[in-house]
Amino acid sequence: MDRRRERHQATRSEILATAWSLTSEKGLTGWPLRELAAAVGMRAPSLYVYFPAKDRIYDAMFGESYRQLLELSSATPLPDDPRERLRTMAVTFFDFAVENPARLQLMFWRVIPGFEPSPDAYAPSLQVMDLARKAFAEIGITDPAAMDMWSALLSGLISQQASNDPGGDRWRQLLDDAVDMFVRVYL
Amino acid sequence: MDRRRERHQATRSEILATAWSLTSEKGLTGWPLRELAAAVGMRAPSLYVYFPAKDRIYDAMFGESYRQLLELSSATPLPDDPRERLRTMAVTFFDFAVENPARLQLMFWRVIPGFEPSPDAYAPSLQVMDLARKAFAEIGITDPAAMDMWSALLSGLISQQASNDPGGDRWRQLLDDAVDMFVRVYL
DNA sequence: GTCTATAAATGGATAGAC
DNA sequence: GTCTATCCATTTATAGAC
Repeated sequence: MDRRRERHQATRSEILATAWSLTSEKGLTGWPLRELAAAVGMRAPSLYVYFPAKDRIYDAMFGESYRQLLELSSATPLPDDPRERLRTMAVTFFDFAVENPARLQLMFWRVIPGFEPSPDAYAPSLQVMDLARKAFAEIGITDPAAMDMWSALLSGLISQQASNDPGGDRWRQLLDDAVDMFVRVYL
Repeated sequence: MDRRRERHQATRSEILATAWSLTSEKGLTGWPLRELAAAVGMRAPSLYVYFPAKDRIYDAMFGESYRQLLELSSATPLPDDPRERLRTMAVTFFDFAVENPARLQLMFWRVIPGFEPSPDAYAPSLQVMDLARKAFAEIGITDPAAMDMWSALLSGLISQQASNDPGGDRWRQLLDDAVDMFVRVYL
């Protein structure tokens, strides 16, 4: 009955949580199915009861990541003052992105050879974009070029932080200056 | 004698050139040694005469990339006018970086699991940094924070272009605006 | 649902003849 | 220097018993 289905979902979640844990330790492609299975307390073939292939696990992780970001974005109150709003958006996104470098690679870079997210997993990422667009529109920024510049600036700070000073705050310290610089031109 | 050495070096170069070609087609980790060997016209074991292990091939490619960038940087005349100088630096670096996405991953991201460049291969990258620092100092920019902001801005534009509009110019178009924005604050 | 056993493929690297 | 043959390890995935 539904009991079985619930149990199935619970195990699926446990597998995903364990996959995230392994990914944090050893990178996105750093663990074979055997190891994931062992960490959950099963053998590799049993995983196939829950996921038909390894890249479906990545797909689920991809969707989960964007749902996390969507939830974070929705839950973060945005100040009305334009500059303060941009500061809040920048810090929120920056900290989320840098928090988990492997997740960053999964979400924004194309690091897993051959992996393409399914439309289903991709959907929440579109919602995130839409939310950002609206947050910008409300402070009067609708120029696509401005949004492209914003995305470049933020993604640059994030990627520099993640790859050249992981765990530090060398580029995070520049967030306010970056917002000020952006505001001067585009607001 | 030296004839042999010369021949050896020539074959080594040919292997590297072929590795670059395969990398452009199939990505950094998208070709096995067998395939590289076949493309050069040999069998896999023969490669070991020229490189002791696969990651030594990556190492040579890494060093080669930075030597290319170093040569490009040295060969590009920099205008005295600060804004024009920054424009030139931005365009030169941007075009070099976007030209070959796989090379971009090799040089700036940590995409190959376990690969660390040797000190020897790493050396030219330090020279590149030093050259940039001098080019900035000559126009009066010595603040490390300014250089960090510059690197973030440029790397952000590059990575957005490479991953969200490969082959296009959506972010390249913003280069001048980015330079202007930077100049307003840091010059 | 979980297991053992194993297929099937991949891919780096070595031995030793020529 | 190049080859054939092969090793060896890895890893995804399947078959079929329990």
